[in-house]
Amino acid sequence: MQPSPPSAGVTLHDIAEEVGVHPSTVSRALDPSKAHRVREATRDQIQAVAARLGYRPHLVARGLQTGRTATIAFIAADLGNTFVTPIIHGLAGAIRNAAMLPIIAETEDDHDTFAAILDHMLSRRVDGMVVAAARTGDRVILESAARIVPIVLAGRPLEDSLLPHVVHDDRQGGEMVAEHFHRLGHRTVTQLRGPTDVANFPRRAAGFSDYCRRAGMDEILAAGWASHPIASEGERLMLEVLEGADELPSAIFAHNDLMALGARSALQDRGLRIPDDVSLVGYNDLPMVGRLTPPLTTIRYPSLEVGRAAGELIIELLGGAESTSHNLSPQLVERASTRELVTAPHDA
Amino acid sequence: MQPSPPSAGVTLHDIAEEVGVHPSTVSRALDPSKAHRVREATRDQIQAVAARLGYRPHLVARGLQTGRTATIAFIAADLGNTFVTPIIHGLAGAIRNAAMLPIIAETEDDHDTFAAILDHMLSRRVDGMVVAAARTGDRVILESAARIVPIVLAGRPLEDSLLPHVVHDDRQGGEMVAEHFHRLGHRTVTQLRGPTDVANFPRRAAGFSDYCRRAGMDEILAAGWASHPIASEGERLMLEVLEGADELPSAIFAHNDLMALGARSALQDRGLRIPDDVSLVGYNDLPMVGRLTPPLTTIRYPSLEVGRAAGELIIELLGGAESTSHNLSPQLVERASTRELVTAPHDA
DNA sequence: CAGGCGACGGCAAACGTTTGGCAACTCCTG
DNA sequence: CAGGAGTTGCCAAACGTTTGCCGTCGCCTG
Repeated sequence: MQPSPPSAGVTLHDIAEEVGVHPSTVSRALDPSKAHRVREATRDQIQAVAARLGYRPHLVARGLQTGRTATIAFIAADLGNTFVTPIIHGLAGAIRNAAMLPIIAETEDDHDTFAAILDHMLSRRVDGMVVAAARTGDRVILESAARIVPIVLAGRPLEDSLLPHVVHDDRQGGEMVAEHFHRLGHRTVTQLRGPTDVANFPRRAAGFSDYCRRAGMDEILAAGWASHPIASEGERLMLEVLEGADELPSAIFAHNDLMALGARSALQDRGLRIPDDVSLVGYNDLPMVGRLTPPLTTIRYPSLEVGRAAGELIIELLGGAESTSHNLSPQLVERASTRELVTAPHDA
Repeated sequence: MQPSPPSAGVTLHDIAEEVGVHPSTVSRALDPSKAHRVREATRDQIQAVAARLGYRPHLVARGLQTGRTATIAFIAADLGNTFVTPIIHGLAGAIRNAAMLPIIAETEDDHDTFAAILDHMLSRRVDGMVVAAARTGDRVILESAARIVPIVLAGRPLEDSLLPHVVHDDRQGGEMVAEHFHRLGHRTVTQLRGPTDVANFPRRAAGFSDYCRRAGMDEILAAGWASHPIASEGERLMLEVLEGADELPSAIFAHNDLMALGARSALQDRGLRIPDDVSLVGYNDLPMVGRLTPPLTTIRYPSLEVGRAAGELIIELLGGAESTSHNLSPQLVERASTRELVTAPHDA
């Protein structure tokens, strides 16, 4: 028995008419949580007719009536970044059970675009937002939007913000890298820092520097911060270090894997070998960095878990729960791009 | 001048009341295409009040009235696959101008899930769908849905389907690999085939086999097809070939990069070097495969362009255009995992 | 048999827009 | 000043639901 015609616009009214009851009765009969208000015989009949006619609830109309759209906005800076995808993946999985779907937009790390998107999402009456694109200057509009709809920060923290967030501990990550270097005997180190207005990077920087200071290591300060966390910027910063310092670091911390890749190119061009001449660490553990030669030591960024936790959190918030932020622990993935410092017998 | 309170529910009525006109007048004054129907003085006043009150159109209500939601569904098999992300990226960019946003769901390559999602998207009254998850068995429900709303197939073609699509020419891609092998002097070759119910793979297989036959090459047929296009399946198939054949192929075509990675592991375990002992080609040109050692020769799959073209196509369709499918050309990216066959002087 | 209660289902309002039709008003022309 | 055209804005219906309230009916209890 085919669900009859392609069922363009079968409404509650159509079913009601066919069965001979009022539309509201049909509405109740089809809603599991209200079905008990309808006699079983009537209910069965309604459900049968609904199935035969191929009834499909009009979620837009329902949304207008109930004020809920079963939609969560996901706002990313750049979908091209292979590290946001897993967040979407995790988010989608987490909210699926609640019959919610993510609706996606991209800010391109531009403040005005971000503001426009935020506004647009509010217009769409999304039930909540997961934001992975917040930059320092976005705090005010973000918090103002958060008074209207629950917002969770994911992946990218935001300094001085009270918004609930799901991030991992970038400061600790930076410390772990420094500690790793220290343990391997490196004493002269440096870091290639990501953009300063994306809160992850200052935190990584602070964790790294603090540990170095405490451990009495010698941190060569690179000139500035990258404008974007991409390979070419990693290469640029690496070159600056190679040209600027009178003493070369024996270990380098790039603030993410992409920048590490750029640094790698710069080092190779100079004939410096990894890890023989210099150790290199990235951040994020992108899909394939473990298959490079040498496999890249890095800090695993649990994007998938971040996305999932953000999804779960936003659903809790919608259920009226208190906001509880999550701080996931970083994890060092030790591979072959770092190794113990062997002091050259240059004083032979 | 702050947009006053957080502007929870400012409606057209509120503005109308404040200005002293009818809501319909406000509606027109705020709609650029209808603004000429209201006197300039009134219009200015309305717009001023709207701005002051922080009015935000209720897109759900509008959607109910107009029947359009400014939403395009994107249905993927697996968001974890790093090759669908660029499609989303391109799609989002292409429909942004039309003030449309993608709403996303995942089928996990399961037929029932796929059917449920399709239905759900229809319930949400999306304006169109871009489907990158179609498998052979999904044709009927897909075409039935396509009678209700425009649907474009992206990335994954569907055999015997008349639906408009944006794909690239997998058959030609397969041919190009075979031709590449032939040009390098390889005469005994094999392919590690992806799942048979995802139309890309049979096409790649056919293109490859046909060329081999025409060119008089010797194709060693591997036992079966992968159940999923992933690394472990590539490894499994590779092992089968290594164990099964009495003659080893000198060049191997893995149906995608992930499977190539698996094959690579299997070869390395056997002590076979790439490309010295055997040449290897993948498919897709995933972000980092060019940085592996050796860099992987592969066919570039233009995901971004596919996404963009799909977005543009669906917008044209919404504008009432005829459906015109796109067939993008594959491109061989020649790297160091393949090389000219040097006949060993084993008859010394 | 009165009174009460639970089960069932109808009614109508409401959610915030858009839009076709129409009325009123302004202004111009003859 | 009559008539007509054009401009401006009101009215009301419609989109498809959900839901609080109320009426009716049947049954049970005392």
